[in-house]
Amino acid sequence: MVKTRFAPSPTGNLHIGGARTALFNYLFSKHKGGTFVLRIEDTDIERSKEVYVQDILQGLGWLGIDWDEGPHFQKERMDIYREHAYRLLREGCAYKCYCTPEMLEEKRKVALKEGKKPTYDRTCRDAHDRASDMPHVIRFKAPLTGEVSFNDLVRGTISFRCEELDDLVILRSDSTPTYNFTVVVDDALMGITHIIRGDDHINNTPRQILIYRALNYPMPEFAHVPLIHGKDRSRLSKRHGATSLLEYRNEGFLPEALMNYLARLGWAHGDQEIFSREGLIEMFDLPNVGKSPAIFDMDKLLWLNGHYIKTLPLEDVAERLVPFLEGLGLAISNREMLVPITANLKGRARTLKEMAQMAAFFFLDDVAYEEAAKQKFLTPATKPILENFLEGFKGLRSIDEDEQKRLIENMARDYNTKLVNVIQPIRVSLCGRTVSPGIFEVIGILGRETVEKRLRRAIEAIS
RNA sequence: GGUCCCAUCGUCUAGUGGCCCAGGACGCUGGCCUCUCACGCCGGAAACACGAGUUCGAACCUCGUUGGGACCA
Repeated sequence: MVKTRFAPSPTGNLHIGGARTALFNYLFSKHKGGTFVLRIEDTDIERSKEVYVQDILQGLGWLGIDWDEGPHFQKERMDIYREHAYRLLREGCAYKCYCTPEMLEEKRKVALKEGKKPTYDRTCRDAHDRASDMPHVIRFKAPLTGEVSFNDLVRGTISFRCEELDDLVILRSDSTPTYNFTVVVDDALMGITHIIRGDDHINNTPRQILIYRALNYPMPEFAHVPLIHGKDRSRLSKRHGATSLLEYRNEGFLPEALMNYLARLGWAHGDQEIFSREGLIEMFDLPNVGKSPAIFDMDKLLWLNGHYIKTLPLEDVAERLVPFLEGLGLAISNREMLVPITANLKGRARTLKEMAQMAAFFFLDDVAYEEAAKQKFLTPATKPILENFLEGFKGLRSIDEDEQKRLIENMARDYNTKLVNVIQPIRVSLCGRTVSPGIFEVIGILGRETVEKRLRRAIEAIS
């Protein structure tokens, strides 16, 4: 039975990179019919914040990555880590180290000066007075020679020489456990079979393997996926605007689009670009994950988001649009208009936020005219066009597209001009700007009364 | 600096020795459609980092170089 986990530290928001790691774990476990665990690694009391925990939980929930088990909190498991540390001590796999920070700093300087590596010199490793109650840390006793290697599911065999590894601290002098120790204890106890994480952890892996062995717990599989990079090719961080996932939600992205994008970033299944959640679960597997870091590309995300806006059920998109309209302070007087408006705008907007902005004029009878549009199309010269149109419009038997079109075509003929010259003044009158959906559709949605009202207002605005 | 990892169009990638003088997608660009703007459709430019080697044959295998990244300090 496959079991994966996502184990973020609540020291920051859940950003794109973390979300992708979570997604890969989620997809892999579902693909294999296994379970997915969420664990919050909040042992760093200083930097861990409840708001970040909430951000992570909400972000995952919004994306639609739900966990089968957890969230577990490491803070609540401190005793377990201590027990394990003392067990290693008892069994001779660890030792108490009484070196003070000052001593260590001194040794580091000396080593550096002599051109040696600044690793711990193992002074206390073979000392005998282990009963002392003086302040001490507990260090893991790493093998002095040999090699640690593992088969990474995305990279293949990776090996490290033990000479490179030093005796890392597993329990600090204040009795708090360190990162490399807690992960191993938790992953082992929770029965995690596949550890899928960012490749910034590759260097931690050999130490962790050694701890697994010392603890005599079954070894999981490892898969290190490349990090997502910013445009400057360095790891995505705050200065790239690596903000919360929820930020994407607020900007009007759809979780379907983001999931699709994240999955395709560093993973592919032939030439296919569009994947539903179900499709991803069916197709996703580790061997297809790329080895090199990927750069986040907003343009492609926008394109995908536009694709989902176009293809998701209209009613659904309309429903999701509402909060964005409200966000603009618009009173949605007529909910009947929502679906037709969505149908109109879905081909033009790439985000829900954009769509709301484009839709604003539908809800505002006293729509503001863009200055340039007004200068050009609401002038004494176009006034008669608007007056004639209003007159003709009132006499229309119905306002379906054919009727409207006939009226405007006749006018264009009378004025001996092109359709566009008749339409633009009308468009500005109704929408306040020169860009909008097709004018016949706009009129159809607005309805007789509103159209007449807005035309009159525009005519007045000229004089 | 040490260790480890990576390397196909600007970007995401397909490609696992002959199907590739390299395919798809975003972006860019020319055109069509058209009441504006989009959508859509048709077309175009654009890449195997470099050098050796293995082989009848290399984007694919090996070595080196260069470049990039991560971690540690």
